[in-house]
Amino acid sequence: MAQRTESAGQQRIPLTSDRVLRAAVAVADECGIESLTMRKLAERLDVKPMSLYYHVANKEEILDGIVDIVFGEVSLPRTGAEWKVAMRDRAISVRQILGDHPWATSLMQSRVNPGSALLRHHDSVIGCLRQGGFSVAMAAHAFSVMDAYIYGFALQEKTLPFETAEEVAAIAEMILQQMPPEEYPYLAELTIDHVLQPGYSYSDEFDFGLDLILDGLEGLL
Amino acid sequence: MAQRTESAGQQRIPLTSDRVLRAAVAVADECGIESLTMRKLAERLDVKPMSLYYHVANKEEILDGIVDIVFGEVSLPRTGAEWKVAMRDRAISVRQILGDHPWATSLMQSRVNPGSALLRHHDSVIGCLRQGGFSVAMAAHAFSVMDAYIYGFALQEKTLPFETAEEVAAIAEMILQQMPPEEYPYLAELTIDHVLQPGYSYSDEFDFGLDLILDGLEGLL
DNA sequence: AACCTATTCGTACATAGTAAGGTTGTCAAG
DNA sequence: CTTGACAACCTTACTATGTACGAATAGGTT
Repeated sequence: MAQRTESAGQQRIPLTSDRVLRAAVAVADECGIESLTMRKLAERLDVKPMSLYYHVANKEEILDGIVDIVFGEVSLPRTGAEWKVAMRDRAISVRQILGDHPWATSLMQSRVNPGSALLRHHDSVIGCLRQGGFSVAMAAHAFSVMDAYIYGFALQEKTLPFETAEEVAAIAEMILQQMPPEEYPYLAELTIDHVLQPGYSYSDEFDFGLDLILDGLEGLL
Repeated sequence: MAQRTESAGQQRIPLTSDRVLRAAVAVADECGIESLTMRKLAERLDVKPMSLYYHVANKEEILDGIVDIVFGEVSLPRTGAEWKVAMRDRAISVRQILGDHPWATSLMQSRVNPGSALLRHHDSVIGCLRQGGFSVAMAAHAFSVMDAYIYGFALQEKTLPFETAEEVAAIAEMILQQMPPEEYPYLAELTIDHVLQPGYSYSDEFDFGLDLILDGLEGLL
């Protein structure tokens, strides 16, 4: 007989810390990070809450773990590629992944212990810059600007309460009403003449800033 | 007799939502945002927890409120100033404030309802750009890059587990030991040849990126 | 059968936010 | 004065959460 009164002979897959972390990512993706509780996670794994603690030390460890799992998804810059192309690709990849897991952006910045995926990624980025002709100091500078920008942008994007163009319009209208144009004239102008124009998408701003930074770095080489 | 058994005739100052919010900022500054609980806040105001709910709807409102208080501290770009100077000043001011209230950076990005201080600030920044010759679209682009960078940098800075040069050294050594140089060679190089050098301070990176972006924007005008 | 080890679970506690309704002080109208 | 209405504050209690502690259970080994 099976270990538990499950539906007829279903052999249970044993828990592992890996399975726990993967389930945690799934819960966070589907229900939001604030719904990721030990009880809910246990339920999803068809297990009682306290069983999780055999595989992970505490919730903190889970949070550290899922951040590193997400980071493991970003594609490393290929060695040998031209640095500008490689950096552009990886920036887009990072942003893509952070968009897929919106909870990760903010979580990442509250975790202190870097996981191995993060270290590997950082190493690879710096390596790419060094081989592209950057001095150690310049590589550090470049790394700092790029990452500040990427995370900052991902954060802004996540905060925005809309995704589609229709949502933009609806919300912009709402804000415009609460926001007397005489008090915030420039904000109103920008909203009407730019944000509310057809084809607007905040995501497009990403490329602008990214290229601005990459071109700037190139100029300093 | 006074309303409560306080030490001899101390007339109580009545609570207001403003006093509640200010106390909340103080608690967050002193004890960290994770220690900001309704009970602790009440205790600080010498009041029972539920009394707070007469002045604020719930904790969310407190969080929205303290973010806006912090934002009210940043200095607006003076109208009439040259845009590049004004933008540089306000960027530094924002970063300064976010450094003073480290909890604000992450909190800001999880709040959806913009407060009036934030709107005023945004309006003023966009106004400065428009008067500096930026088109509406370019102002939007510029605003997006700058703010993504500023917040992103503030976030990175906050995450770092060190402040002084000694702490940097101590922690870098620790990490280097856990991080086999053959696995993360570039990271190791950067740590040894750059981070561990005397005079290194991560904060200095801010100016590099800021100027890179401002120069880039100038070039596009 | 007796034992060991690896898992999983039951119970219980501390701390969180906050709903519902009670208590008190103050003050205007009768 | 009395009365009653309102504002400000408090008491109690409910629910959700992370997790300490130790007991139950399974499978394999002797």
